[in-house]
Amino acid sequence: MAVAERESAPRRRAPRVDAVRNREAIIEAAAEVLAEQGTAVDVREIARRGGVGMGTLYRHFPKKEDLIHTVLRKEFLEWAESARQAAIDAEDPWMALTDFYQQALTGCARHRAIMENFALTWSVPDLEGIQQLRMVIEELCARATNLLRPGVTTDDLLLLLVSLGHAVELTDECRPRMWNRLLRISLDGLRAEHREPLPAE
Amino acid sequence: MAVAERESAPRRRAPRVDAVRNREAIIEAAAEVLAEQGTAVDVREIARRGGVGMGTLYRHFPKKEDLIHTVLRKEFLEWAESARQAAIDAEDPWMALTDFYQQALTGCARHRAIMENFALTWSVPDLEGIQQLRMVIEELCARATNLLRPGVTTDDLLLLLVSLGHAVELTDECRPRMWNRLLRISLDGLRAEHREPLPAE
Amino acid sequence: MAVAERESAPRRRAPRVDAVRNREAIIEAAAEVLAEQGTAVDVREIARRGGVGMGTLYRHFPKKEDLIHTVLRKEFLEWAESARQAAIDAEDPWMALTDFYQQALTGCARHRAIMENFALTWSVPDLEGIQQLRMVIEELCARATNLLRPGVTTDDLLLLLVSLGHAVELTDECRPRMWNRLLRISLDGLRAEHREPLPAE
Amino acid sequence: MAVAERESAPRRRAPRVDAVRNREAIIEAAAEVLAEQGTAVDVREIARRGGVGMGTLYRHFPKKEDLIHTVLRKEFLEWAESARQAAIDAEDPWMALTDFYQQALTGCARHRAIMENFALTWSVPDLEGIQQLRMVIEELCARATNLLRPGVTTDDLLLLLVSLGHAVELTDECRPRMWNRLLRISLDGLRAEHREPLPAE
DNA sequence: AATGAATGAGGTTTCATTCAT
DNA sequence: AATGAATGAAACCTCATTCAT
Repeated sequence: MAVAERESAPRRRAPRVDAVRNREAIIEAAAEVLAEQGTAVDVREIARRGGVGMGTLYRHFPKKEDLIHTVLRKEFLEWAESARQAAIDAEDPWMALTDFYQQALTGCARHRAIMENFALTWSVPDLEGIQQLRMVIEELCARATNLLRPGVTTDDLLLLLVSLGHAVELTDECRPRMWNRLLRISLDGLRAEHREPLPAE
Repeated sequence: MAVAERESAPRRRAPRVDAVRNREAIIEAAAEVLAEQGTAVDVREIARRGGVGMGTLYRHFPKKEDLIHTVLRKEFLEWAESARQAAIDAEDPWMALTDFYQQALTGCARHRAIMENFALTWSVPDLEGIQQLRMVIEELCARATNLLRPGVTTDDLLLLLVSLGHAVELTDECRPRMWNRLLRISLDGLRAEHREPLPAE
Repeated sequence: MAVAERESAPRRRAPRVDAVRNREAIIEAAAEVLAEQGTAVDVREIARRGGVGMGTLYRHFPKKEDLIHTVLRKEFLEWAESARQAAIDAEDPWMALTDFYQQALTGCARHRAIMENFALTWSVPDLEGIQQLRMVIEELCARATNLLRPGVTTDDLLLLLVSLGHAVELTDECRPRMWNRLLRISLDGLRAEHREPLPAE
Repeated sequence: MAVAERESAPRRRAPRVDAVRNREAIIEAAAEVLAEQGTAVDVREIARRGGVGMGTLYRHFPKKEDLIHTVLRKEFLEWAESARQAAIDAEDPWMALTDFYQQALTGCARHRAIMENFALTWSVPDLEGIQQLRMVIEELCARATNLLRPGVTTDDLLLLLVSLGHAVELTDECRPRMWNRLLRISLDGLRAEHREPLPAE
């Protein structure tokens, strides 16, 4: 046992098995509740669903905001990663771009919370998750550079994603496939055959 | 109309003037506050700025939601009208489309509240203001029918508007002209030269 | 009634009868509870005893601290006034001094809260109630000037009062008359026959 | 003693050394914190500063109150002892009395916690530390018997000490030498030249 | 024996809505 | 019809104490 401990955590006393479990339970519960009710939830509801006391919740996340941010970041990261994977799996560059948006927007449909975090993109641009996302898009840009109309920037593609994400959110319940049309339109507008310069900022 | 009213209730003690003035004051105050702080405002703040008591406010709007909806609808209507006017003033059909979006999105930048209401577009499609907006877009569609790629619907154009509206909302403060690029891209994607069919819903 | 209103409050709409009643009820309840349990009370208990809702309490006193201060100041003022009256009623100057302390200290015995406020004497010397108290003592000093040992200041007498007040607080329950002895000793030490100068500060 | 322990429990796995060290660390930390923030501290703060876990703290002191009492008693004893020493070192009886109060009150200025414990004097008169203090005062009384006004009791002198202690506490920060004047006044009131009997309890 | 995570009652405060004046 | 005081159910957060590791 001592050996095991030394191996797994050479400095800290113990990994606190139940603490970890609780933390996960809280995050999971919060994710559920946030998806259902948005950020205006009662923390007690989260604690109840997570099967922990208020104190436990507040030990892990001293402010409600901390908890929410943690959940959002986690979901956001997972989401960004799945979109990145879709891009990597694609064969040709334009397909990569298309699949990336497809996957990302499909994710938006499922996790309402993602968009709440995504909205922070522009106000807090160095947010951890955003950076990763931006890197993926940069890669996509580079791969598809000859297929994209001149002057298109990473930020353009990122904003397009946020923008479409919102459309997804609104239409997902009543007309779940509608956003694909908008995506197609926007991507076509990005093709290299459009040679007119984009307006400067 | 005023005459009719006087005739039907000739002996009402107090004139309606106060009531009307109060109602307007409340709506105006609410519009201000909503624009500044979103829907999570304290109702008192609205009453205070409107110069009326809580009771008066609640006489006119039994629920906070009622007040908010009223304000949003009013702003929404004005906004839709200004966009329609921009479209009418334009000379050629494509310009009309462009100016319409320009005007509408500029309005989004100014009235944050509009978007909150706009988001209801799809869940409550027979909302008064939406209908008007849809009619404008239908006209634009008809005028530009030969310039638009085949299969584009009114709903597509409406959703595009909502989608871009969100982008405007997010970038207005830090990069206020960025959304113009996205608009250009999307509109280009709508041009008739793109002949591939849009995905069915 | 209208006349009365105009006289007493020419500008404000109405004296809000029940508001006044509630305010008093809250203060009275708070006074009771503070006397019993000290400042560590639950505000809910105060609201309950006052027969008002939480909101009412917080309308009148936005912070718990506000309520407590209000109560303490009120009691303090009444207390100071009763001591002043005792001094006025006395015939000769030394008797006035004696009776003042007697009355003041008897008050300390009854209202524990007074001392909590009194303790602020030195940290917040321009507290309303203190000023009045200081004035009374100054008068007493002036009247008894030939009977007091040279160099005794108002602050000396004030600090003596606080000091003895604490003794009263401690002994009131188990040995309720004990503090009179200490008072006698201290007052004798203040007599003019002691001519040695007091240590400078 | 160590031998006795080893004999009676020869195979205890861990030596008591840790436990003792922890206990001391807790007490020391608590003393620090109490001096700084009064009794309203969070127990965690104490545990943290003492470098021990909550469980350890609660093993030694099952209730927060227990810990506080322990600390206060310890400080109180040290304080009483230093005052006693001052009295012993003095040459004549009146000087002994004076020096005793001087030393004791100077101690009050430094350890706020002392007064909190001292306040228990009358409600828990057989508190260990008080007994010692009372004995010192009794001795002082005996030595100065001819110099003290008739009828002065040990309790009078003790209450005087508590009373002045409170004055010290209040004035120490803003007017640190002020209490000396009060002490002089009170001691002069204790002189034998005042022959009027003190009021009976 | 030691650790610190977990507990949950209880604290202060806010705010949509009602109601006496 | 207007006023704004009253209401009280939550909301967020703290902390003395217990308990699994």
